[in-house]
Amino acid sequence: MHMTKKQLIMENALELFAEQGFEATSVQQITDRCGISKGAFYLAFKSKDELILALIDHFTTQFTSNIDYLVNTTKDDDELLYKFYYFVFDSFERHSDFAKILIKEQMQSFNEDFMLKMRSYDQMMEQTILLMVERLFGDAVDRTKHDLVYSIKGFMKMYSELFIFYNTPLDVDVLARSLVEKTEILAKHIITPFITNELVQQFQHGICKEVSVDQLLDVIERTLHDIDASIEKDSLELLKQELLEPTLSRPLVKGLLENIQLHPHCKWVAYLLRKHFGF
Amino acid sequence: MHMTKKQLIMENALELFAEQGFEATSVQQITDRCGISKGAFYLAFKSKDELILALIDHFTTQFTSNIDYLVNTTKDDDELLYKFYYFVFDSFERHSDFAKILIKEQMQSFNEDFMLKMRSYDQMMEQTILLMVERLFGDAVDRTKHDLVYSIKGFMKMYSELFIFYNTPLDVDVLARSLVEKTEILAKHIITPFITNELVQQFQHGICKEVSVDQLLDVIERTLHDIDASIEKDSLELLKQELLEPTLSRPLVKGLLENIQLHPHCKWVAYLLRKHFGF
DNA sequence: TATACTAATGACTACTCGGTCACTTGTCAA
DNA sequence: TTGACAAGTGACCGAGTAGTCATTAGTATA
Repeated sequence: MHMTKKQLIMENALELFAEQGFEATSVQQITDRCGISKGAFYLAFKSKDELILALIDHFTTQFTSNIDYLVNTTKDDDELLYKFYYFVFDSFERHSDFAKILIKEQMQSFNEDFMLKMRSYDQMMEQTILLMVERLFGDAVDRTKHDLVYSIKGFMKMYSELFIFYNTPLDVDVLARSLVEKTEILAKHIITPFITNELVQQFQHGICKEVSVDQLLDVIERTLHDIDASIEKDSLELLKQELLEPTLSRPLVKGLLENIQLHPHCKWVAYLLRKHFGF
Repeated sequence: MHMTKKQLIMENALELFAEQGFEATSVQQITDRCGISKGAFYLAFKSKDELILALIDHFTTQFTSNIDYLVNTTKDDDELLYKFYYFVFDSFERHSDFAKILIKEQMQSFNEDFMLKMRSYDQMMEQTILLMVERLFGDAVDRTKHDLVYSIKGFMKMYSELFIFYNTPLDVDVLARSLVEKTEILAKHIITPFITNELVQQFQHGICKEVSVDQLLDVIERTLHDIDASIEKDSLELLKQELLEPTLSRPLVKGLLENIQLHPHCKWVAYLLRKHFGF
């Protein structure tokens, strides 16, 4: 899919951005490192902004949909929290370059819609964690669940710094187990909430949460363009039809989703379709 | 003390940096906002880098020494944790502009020794929290105290985002109480540590922790230059003598420290001297 | 008022940056 | 071999930057 040039640029830019930051890295530096000319860069990306947007999109969609898939497919409640933490920190370790960029550029640095995009990804992640918390601890944490979510995010934030700042290899297994313990302790004992339901609604005020059908069709179209002819491509075509006018039964739709959701390029579209069809 | 011009620049630059980021803000913008010329800027600061360094120095020294003072002067253990959290988030709320800059520019954006400075401030903060944890929970948390410290820092990180991203006024009192509860719950129940003593030593490897006498004298000298003749100035002079050749008894030294540590310009030097003389 | 000195100015320099485009190179089918 | 078209090049442009310095304004002293 002539992605090679784009990928080459993205991989090299990722490292440079992680080292120096986005604004401190020039297009010249990127092209030098890739061994290509400046013109070639602008054949692949319309602008420098489009490049970092593509980078952020690529990693966050991958990460978010993977987590959601994990939570959805892990049937054993006893394992879930461990698997969640393990996957999170394993990802941070493997993609520490990207984690650095996220931390560095997480604010309204340049573009306004870039910020909105970041925020909506964060919301999706929070939603997934909330679903997990509700499933694991149920009504027992009804009043304190949002504080639990925030505590979990706090653990993630703090301990992920270890992977970013220190290059020491860390035992993700032990880390995950110790955080499972902390989380369960908090879930069992918290009485005093800070983040109430009203507060959450105040936060979400003004942030679009639902993905429109048009947006979904757009994502599907782009995904279809990216993948070769295969069972996944056919399944996605059928899902597109289903989206335009529903004809298939739920089990059939679910089966089509199963077909595509392990394909590397389909993870994001599968995540969005899962949410849309209510699986 | 002809600090007025410097302060004018620092206050306006703080807001611009918080809005747009350091690199995206030009010196021209700063001087325009201050209503001064570019030349006047360079009379106050040698470079743009020196400006942000001064900003970071000012706030972090203030914050660190204030926290340390709080922990040292609060005699009632039952109040300590609450007072700690309350002060932390109250500071974040009052200086949210600076908090934004810290988050945005917290990485090795430009200077290498800037990074080292940041890291050493972070270490000092961690040290203070550790002392607090040890004092409050003692041997009971001996194996898990570093995880407790990291959890506390995680809470601080996560909940402080609320002050930065959302402009809603938040009830710091309720927040502090709910975090006190979480912290005490964790302290009581954590069994599985992740951050062991060896790991901590691995992290601290290569980071200078002790402030040399020469550096201390330098800070004293600059502080003396900043403050007017007063009882504080005289006390600091005496402490300087004591540093060069010890003659006074411990109670006398402690008294001198008491004299200076509430003066706005002396908080940092008082913090360093407290640590040096072992109070 | 004249003098001396500091504070302040803004036009200016030297430079870097993102982005463009006329041009060259490589690769096909005819 | 030719021609057509896509892929790739890098000199160049305009905009904007940090930092400088000859000049001026303001002020206190003699």
